Amino acid sequence: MIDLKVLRDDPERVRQSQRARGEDESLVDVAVEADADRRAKGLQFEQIRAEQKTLSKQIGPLNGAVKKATDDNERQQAQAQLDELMSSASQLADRVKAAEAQARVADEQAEEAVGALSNLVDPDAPIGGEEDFVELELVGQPRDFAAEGFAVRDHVELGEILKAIDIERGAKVSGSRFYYLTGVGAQLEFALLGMAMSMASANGLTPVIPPALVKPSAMEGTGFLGQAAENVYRLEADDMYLVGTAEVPLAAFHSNEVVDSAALPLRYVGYSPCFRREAGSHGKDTRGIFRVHWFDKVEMFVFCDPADAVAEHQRLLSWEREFLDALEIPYRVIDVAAGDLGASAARKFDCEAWIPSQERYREVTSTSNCDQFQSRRLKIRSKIDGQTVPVATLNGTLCAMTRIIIAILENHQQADGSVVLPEALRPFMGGIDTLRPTS
RNA sequence: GGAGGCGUCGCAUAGUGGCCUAGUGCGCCCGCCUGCUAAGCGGGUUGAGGGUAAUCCCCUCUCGAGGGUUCAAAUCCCUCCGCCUCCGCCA
Repeated sequence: MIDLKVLRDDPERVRQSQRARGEDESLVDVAVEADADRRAKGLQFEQIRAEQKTLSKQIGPLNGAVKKATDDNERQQAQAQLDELMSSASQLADRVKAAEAQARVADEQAEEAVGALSNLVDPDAPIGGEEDFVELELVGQPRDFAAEGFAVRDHVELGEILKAIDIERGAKVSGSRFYYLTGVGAQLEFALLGMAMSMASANGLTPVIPPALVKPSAMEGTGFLGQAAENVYRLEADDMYLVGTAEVPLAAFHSNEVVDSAALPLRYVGYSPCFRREAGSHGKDTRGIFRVHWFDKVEMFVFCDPADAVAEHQRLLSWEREFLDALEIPYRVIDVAAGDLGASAARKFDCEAWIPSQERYREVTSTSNCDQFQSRRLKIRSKIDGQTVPVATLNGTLCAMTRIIIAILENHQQADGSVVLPEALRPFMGGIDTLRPTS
C-alpha cells in the first residue's frame, strides 16, 4: 500500500512511478477517485450515525420514565413522546443502514484501487526494464578453464559424478524442476545452512524457522497476490498458500502489531523451503537445478525506522557479499532497474554469481527495500518521535541453496571432476577439503 | 476428527439490551508532597480514520474477526478465527 498522503497531495509522483515500472498509469486516477469517494461516503455515514446516537440517548431515559410512571396521566404523556421519537428513530435507522452500506462499498473499492498500485520507486533506481540494470561492482575473477586445460562440466554433470544431485529421480517422483540432494549434496546444504546461520548470528540477526504455509492475508500483505500471483502455489481445500520465500512469514511475523521503537531495527534470519510455480518460464533454464519448483533458502528480514531504511539496505547487501566472498565465488552486484522491481520494492540490488558452464553472471541473491509498502498492508507500526507510523521492511537473500550449490560446484571444480571446498565452508563439512567422485 | 469451556483497555478482573462516555485493581507516564527511596495525593494511560495548519477541541469506528436482529449491542443470533480441558489419531 502506498502512502495515501502522497496519493492525495501529489498524484503526479505516483503516476511517474507507475510509468517507470511500465505499469498502467490510469490506475492512479482510479485510485484517487475511489479514495475521494470513500472519504465523502464516510463523512456522510459519520454525520447520520451521530444523529442516530443522540436520538437513541433520548429514548433510553424516556423508556424508563414510562415504566416508572406512578399515574396514568404521566405514563401517557411519556408514552406519546416516546412514540414520536421512536417513529423518527426507525426512519433514521434505515438511512443509517443505507449510508453504512455505501460507505462500506466505497471503502472496499478504495482499498482495492489503492492496493492495485505498486510501491513508489526510489528515484535513485535506474530507469528502464530488465536489461537496463546498472552494474555496481565486479568482485573476484572468473577462472580461465581453457588456460587450465580442461573442459568445464556443468553442475548436472558434477552432481552426477559426485552423487550429489539426482535430477532423474526428482522427476520420477515429483516431475520436472524437482531434484534430490544426496550424499555430499545434502551435506552441502546442511553445511551452507550452518555457515549462513553462524554468520547471521555473529551479525546480530535472530534465527527463525517460520511456517512455510500461510493464510491469504500474509500473502496479500507482502504483495505476492498481485501480478506475481500466478507463481504462487495455493491449497484450494484449505485456502492456504505455500510461500515462495521466507520473506512472507517473516514480514507477517509482526503484522497487526505496534512494535517498540527502542527495539528497532528488528533483524531476523529465517530458513524455509520456497515453492514457486514458475508459470511463464516454460523452456527457461530447464537444465539442472537452477530454476526449480522447490528449494530451501536462508533469508534475512529487517523492520526498521523508515529514516534508516536506505542504510539498512546497504547493510543487507554487505552481508550478502560477505557470504559470497567467504565462498570464494566471483560475482557482480547490480542495481535493478525500475521496470524489473517486484510490486513491493522501491529499490533492489542483486548479486549475480559467475556460472562457468553458462559463461555469464546469474542471480544468486537479491535484497529489496520495501520502505513502508508492506507494513502499511500488514499493519506493522511503531511509535517514532511521538507518531505511530508504519515501519520500513527490507529483505535479502543470504543463501539460496540450489543456486549456491551450483556456483560452488562449477566454480571450484577440478579437471578430474572433484570440487575443492572454500576454506570457510570446510568446518561445516566435517573438515574435508575436497569432494571427490566415487565410482 | 469428537465433546465441552473461554476470548473485555499493557496485565488481572466487573459488566446478560439504554444509568457503558466500558467500572475497579495492578503496572506505566506526568505533576504535587517529601533529606533520598517507598508510601500518600491529583491527573493521564487501546488503537484507527476524519474535521483542522495544529500536540487543544469535536466526530465516527474499535470489547478476537465478520455479518445479522433492534430506535439502541460488550451484552441477543449466525459464521469464522484463536486459546484451554478431555477423548481419538499421530511425528
